[in-house]
Amino acid sequence: MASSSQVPRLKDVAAKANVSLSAASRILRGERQRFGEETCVRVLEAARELGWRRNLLVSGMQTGRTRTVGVMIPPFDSFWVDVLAGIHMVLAQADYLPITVWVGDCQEMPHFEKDEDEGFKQISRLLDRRVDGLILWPSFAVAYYDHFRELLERKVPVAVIDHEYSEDQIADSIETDEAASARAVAEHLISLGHKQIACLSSREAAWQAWAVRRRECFEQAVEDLGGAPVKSWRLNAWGTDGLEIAHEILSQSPRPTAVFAVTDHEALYLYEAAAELGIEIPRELSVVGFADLDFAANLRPALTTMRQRPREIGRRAAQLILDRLDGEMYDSPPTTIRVGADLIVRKSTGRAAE
Amino acid sequence: MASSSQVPRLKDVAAKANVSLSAASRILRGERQRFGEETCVRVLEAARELGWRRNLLVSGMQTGRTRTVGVMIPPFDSFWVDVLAGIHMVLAQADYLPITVWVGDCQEMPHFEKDEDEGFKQISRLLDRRVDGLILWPSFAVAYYDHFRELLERKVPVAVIDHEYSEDQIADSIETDEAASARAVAEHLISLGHKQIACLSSREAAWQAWAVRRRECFEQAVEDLGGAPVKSWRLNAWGTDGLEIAHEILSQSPRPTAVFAVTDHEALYLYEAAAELGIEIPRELSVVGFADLDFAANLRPALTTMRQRPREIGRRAAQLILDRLDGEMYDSPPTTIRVGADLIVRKSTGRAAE
DNA sequence: CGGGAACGTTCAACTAGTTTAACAGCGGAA
DNA sequence: TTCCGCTGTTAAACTAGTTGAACGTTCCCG
Repeated sequence: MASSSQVPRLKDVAAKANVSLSAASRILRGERQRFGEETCVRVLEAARELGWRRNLLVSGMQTGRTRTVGVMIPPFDSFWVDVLAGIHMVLAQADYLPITVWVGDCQEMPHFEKDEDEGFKQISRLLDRRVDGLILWPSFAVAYYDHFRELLERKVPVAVIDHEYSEDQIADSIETDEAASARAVAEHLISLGHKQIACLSSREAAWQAWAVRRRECFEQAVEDLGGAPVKSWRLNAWGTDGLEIAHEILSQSPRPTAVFAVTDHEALYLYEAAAELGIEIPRELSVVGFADLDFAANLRPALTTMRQRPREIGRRAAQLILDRLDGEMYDSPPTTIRVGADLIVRKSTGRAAE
Repeated sequence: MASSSQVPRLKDVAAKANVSLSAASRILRGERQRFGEETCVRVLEAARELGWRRNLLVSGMQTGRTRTVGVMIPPFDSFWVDVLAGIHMVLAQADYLPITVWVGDCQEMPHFEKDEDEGFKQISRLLDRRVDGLILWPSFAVAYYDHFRELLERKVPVAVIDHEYSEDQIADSIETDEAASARAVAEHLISLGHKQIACLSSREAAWQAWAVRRRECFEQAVEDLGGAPVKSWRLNAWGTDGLEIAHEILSQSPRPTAVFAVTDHEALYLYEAAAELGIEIPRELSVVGFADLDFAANLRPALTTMRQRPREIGRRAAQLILDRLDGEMYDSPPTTIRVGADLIVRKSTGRAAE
């Protein structure tokens, strides 16, 4: 038969089972009680044999819901990969499909800003396919802020990770509990007797609000605990001078005995600079990172760091979208969820040298 | 108006521009020559003001093409992330949307096999949304081989990365040129004077055909170059005994002076075991990895490794799908593309000790 | 004044189903 | 004999457009 190489249609199933189109439709949708058992079996069998599958494009048109969520998060490092894993798990369980897109090449994190136009095309690709919701990473959330009006009008719920809009909160936000985490780091270092403490921040670009908060919370926490003021540094606008800044920090006099890096990426610069200057970690210098990225435990010495909970962050973001879609919190105002983090003490921190 | 909070329809645009539905449709699709310029402008303006966007669900139904490609590849390590980046680039440029799914949690690579049922659901989610093509990583390609018949019947082109079906090649395959790469490694080690050479393979599970080929090609290359037979080892079925095997390799007598690990992951075990046994790399032991994963350059000593070209692999896979879809090679038989790799000599290899 | 562009309209069929409403055949029970 | 329940059918409207064909107006040119 000519239809054997074609995608099977519902009418093929109906014909094969010898029932009407509408009967086949109802039975396959689960409306069984109106039909005899034998008929149901016949239809189900026919569908199975022909390899028929429901067409979600059609359902999407008819119901206005595609059971699809757009995700703009690059798998940039293990933190974001784990966030993605959390999102994928929750959505898969709810029979939703995440559609992940990003712009740039994942290698150079700092430069997503350049590609604003390409990023807008990506958003368009998602909206043209009528995604039900959207999850964004901070850089995109800032870059495409102007398009949020359209999203709100279309009632597409948006969740942003690690970025809370300060002026008008127009989207849900899921972030790490910076205040508590910074305090945990401060307590750890102060309890080890450190008095000269520095902080190495990232670029603190507009979309890195988390970095600003993390640094400020840390400075505050050290002060609250009675420590001497923290001296802070940050990378240049392109994020290219990490090694130089690390050298600068370690060349101060008096030299800091402990440095808190706002992510494990920055901690790497400190390791490199310390090696070049012959400074021994942790005997002469304690280093604390943030995130517990995949390489943190493999560094020598193994890095003490705040372990974020990226899975949980991803799961919560996805769940928030689902809740907004399933009517639960359809029209409630945007919320902010703060997820805790845990201090993992490894070998890069020790008692302050006398 | 009540329609202001709704998704704008084409008929809203037509009404606003004061033209018929079909005129609006034609103009927005680009069929301009039949209409006056002023009318075109009016329609385009109306569409812009209302925020109308094309509905690809409808186009999908009508043309049978969704401009969407399913990708079953977990962002497991930097190799696969880069493969994804290559795929995303090419597809985005062609105005296609990749939909990436996976099962498992990306942490434990070896155990995707367990979740066969969940994986089948993922495939279903993709096919129910009528993806035009599919790109698979080896594990999935093996696990869902049974469903390929359905894909072929539906004329959904499939490209598999790093897995060539030996019996009946039913899908396109893109892989690293194992023979040339293994030879490059063998030449490097032999030119350094190594005579006792070992190979540490992975689990060599059914879907790790690349590992088998890599090891066999390496053994062959060493033999061809006149070296002594390579002694090879592999991990157990769960991939959990890497450290023990590494210990075992380094406890042989005579102890191998060089070990080739089929991926950088396995090289990590050798580093750890060498450190524990007090064996100095590269003075007493040369180690070569494969892939040039993100951590390879940061190891101490920096790892000598074959750098694969994951972007290119991803780009080629995506291009292959597009070519099959765009009629070019609609019905040509499945092909295998082999992509080269480059030896990156770092600090983990040196002259064999006398 | 007739013909033909240029411009635009209406009608209908098509994508793949979904859903409501009305209706029909049959057997068993009152 | 009639009515009811069970099982199923058909017709029509609906999702959001797309596309071909036929059909009107103007307006200009010869």
